Amino acid sequence: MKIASKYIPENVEKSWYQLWLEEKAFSSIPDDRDSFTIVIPPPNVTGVLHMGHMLNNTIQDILVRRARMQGFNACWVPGTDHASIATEAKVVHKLREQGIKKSDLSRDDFLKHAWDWTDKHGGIILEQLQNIGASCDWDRTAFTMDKTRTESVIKVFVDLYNKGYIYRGLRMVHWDPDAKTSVSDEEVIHKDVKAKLFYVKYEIVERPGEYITIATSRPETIMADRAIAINPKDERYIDFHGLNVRIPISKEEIPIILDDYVTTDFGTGCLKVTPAHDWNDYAIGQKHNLEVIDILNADGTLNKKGLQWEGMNRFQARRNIADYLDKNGHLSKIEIYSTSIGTSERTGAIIEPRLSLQWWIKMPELAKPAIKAIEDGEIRLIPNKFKNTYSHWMNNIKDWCISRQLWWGHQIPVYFYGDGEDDFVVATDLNEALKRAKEVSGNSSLELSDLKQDQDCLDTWFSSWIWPISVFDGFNNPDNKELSYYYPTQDLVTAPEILFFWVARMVMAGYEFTQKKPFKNVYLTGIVRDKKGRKMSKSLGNSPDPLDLIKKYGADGVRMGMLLSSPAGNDLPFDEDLCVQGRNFSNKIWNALRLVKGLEVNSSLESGKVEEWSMKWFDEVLSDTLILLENDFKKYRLSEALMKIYKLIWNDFCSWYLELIKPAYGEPISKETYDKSIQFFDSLMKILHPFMPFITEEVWHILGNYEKHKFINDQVWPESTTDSSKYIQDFTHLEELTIALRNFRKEKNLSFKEGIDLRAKEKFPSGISVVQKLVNVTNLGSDWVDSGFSVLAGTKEYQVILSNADMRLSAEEILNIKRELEYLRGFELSVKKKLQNSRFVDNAPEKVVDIERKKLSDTQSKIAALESRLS
RNA sequence: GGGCAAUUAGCUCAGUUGGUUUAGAGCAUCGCCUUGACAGGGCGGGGGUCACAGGUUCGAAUCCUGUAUUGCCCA
Repeated sequence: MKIASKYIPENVEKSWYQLWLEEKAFSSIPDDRDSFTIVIPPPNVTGVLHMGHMLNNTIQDILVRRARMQGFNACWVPGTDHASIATEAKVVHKLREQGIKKSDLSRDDFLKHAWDWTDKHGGIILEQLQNIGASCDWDRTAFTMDKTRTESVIKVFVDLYNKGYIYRGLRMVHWDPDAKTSVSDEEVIHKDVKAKLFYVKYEIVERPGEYITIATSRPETIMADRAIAINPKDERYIDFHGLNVRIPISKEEIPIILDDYVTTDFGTGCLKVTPAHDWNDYAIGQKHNLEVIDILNADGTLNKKGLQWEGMNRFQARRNIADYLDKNGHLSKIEIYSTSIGTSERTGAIIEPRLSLQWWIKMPELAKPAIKAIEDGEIRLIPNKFKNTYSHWMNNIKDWCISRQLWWGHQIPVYFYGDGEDDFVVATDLNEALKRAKEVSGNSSLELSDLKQDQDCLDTWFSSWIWPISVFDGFNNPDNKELSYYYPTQDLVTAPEILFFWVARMVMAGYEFTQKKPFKNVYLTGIVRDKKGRKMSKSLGNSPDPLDLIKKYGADGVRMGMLLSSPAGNDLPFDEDLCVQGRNFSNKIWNALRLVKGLEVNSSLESGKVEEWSMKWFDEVLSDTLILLENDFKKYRLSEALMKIYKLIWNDFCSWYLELIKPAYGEPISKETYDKSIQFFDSLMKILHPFMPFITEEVWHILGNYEKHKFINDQVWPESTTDSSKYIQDFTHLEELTIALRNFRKEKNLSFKEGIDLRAKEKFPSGISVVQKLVNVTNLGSDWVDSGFSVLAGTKEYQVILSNADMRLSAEEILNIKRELEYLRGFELSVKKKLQNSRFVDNAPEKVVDIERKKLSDTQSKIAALESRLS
């Protein structure tokens, strides 16, 4: 059989994935096996694959593929979300390029454009996931705005409203002036910045010519000031209690008020109070009954209350008004100080506090079972350290603002039948709404056209928080067969950034709507960073395109590269070199395959001693690794599991096992050894398969000559066949002796072809034939002679007899031996001291003392051996 | 400002209730090798005061206290 000398992933990956699709290799339908379910964290429908997705989905794929091999009915549900703000922003931008303003369009027209956009760009990311090998059940692909999911969202809203969890309220919200919508607390990113602090003088009305100076970072809101606040205890200002000041720009008079909130050591200790434009000022305003004057439009420009600055954006107005104040002698100085500002997670715009009427969900009640679930370990967070963060957030949870002033999303199912603020009903559709409206209003002549649906739509997370339930249609058909089979799901794999946004809310939704947890384990991945430690992002341009990497190294190579350095919860400093390692590994496997498949089998041949020994040894190593892997998987230590498999294949299998069973050039191999080797190789491919699905499929097929439509992922995960470690233990010494003899060859410049005459001081270890083969020992003897070269392997001494060799040690060798002796004597002394210490011998466990005794005797025999070499 | 975590070889990380040599792995590095599966390779080396300073203990990378640095979360 001819096999290409280099492994070229491109040639095999595409065709295997195609075949998997055709054969529906990943489809799942409920049966009598146990289920293993993962729902994908839905990426944005118009998004493209980045390194974060690559990592996240590779991990999910590993878990799913392994579960499949363990006999579970594994189901990985793919899908996308509609990304309200991001998608709407993209559509608005595109329309603007065509000269169309959103405000010129009707809601329906706009939505048509949005759907066109979604249909055109949507779903690309799912196809890209196929390139990385994701084994999703594609027939189950869901979208947060498809029919089933939309109906679910509306039902959930109505249900929560009826239960009293949803209310409408006037509150200060985070306003994104670019997207012209409110955003939730979690969507605000705080950034530390250097900002200007303006010191502005206000004239005292009662004492013309006398001024009080306040410090503010926002002079542009000055016309909305309703008071100047000072701390009642601040002695500097006791004189001003009860007086009024004049706003420098409008000449309006406002009072000086007293409030403990004001800190005396920031700025001047005087605070201008602008209830409409600051959270704290709003609170002070409420307390002191101050008017709320809003000077900003939705887009962040000043409205007509902004006097001559009307229409100017807030940053320009800030500079302008500062200049104006300066020119008129009201600005005493400008200071630079450090502060933090909120920016929008979606658009990056600086967030404005804004008072508005929004829809809210009361969270504290919903949070209770979700807090308990994590605390009791009912749901596991991996790594555990996130438990604290989670609990802390959940115990201080705030109400969730779920309305967005956008069109792209689920329109809020609230229908107004009158002009009053409370003249509304909540219903799943218009007809239902009319019925309810008639009842509530007592007005039976109401018609459909009298109803006006709330224009806002719901936060995207309001559809994702029910995702594990809605993908199985659990709201339209509660208790359906699929839901009861696949739900609760098994694992969730996501980034810690969305622990609150999404994970916590799914837990709450799970308990609220199904009385069950939505998943058992949450694996939180790290963030993919570049070499400089920066987060990979499109805006920085520091993220490689995963598809380019796949072209260069193969999907398997990139998967391995990512996995090698990403323990749960740790950031992943990504380096392309990691993929090189993955690619090289593929090539190594490929060449091992070439060797094995190139062997000539002779069925009348018996296996030799070395082969017998090697097979037993490798059987133990493999069994041992399988047990260790079990533990790694249980703890989700995927990097470590992969590293163990890597070393098992490269070191144990290729470097030792294959070298041992490899017949001399041109010689055949026994059938028994050949079959056993194929069987080992087969097992190795199976345990590697979840990590590197493509090459393992290919190699496995070639090894076993399997039919095309039979897949490795449907095979049974190998089990350990022995718990003995006899050969593993023997191997340790054989390895030491092999290395010692290889070094000896090197020192004496002895070519491999020249056989070695080896003598043992005591007796040769079992399996010595292994060493014979690896270092070409042609004669084993037991007579200890004076003229042999001493070779130390571990604590045991051997001799090599060389005829006509110069027996004298070189100066370098002497130096090395002396150095070694010095170290060993020091070590001997420290162990001796330990053993002479009665407190150690009396207190330490016997086992530990025994170990120390063995250390001492081992060291002493080494010293003796080295000393004999010198003499 | 409050809370949480981390700091081990050049890099990325293990080190599982304190006890297996004076701490391990992979990559990188250095030497030698155009050997018949593989130079995307083989063989063999070198490399660490476990951030720092104290303390507990017969014994500390591991436990405690403090300091420094970094990261994350919250306001």
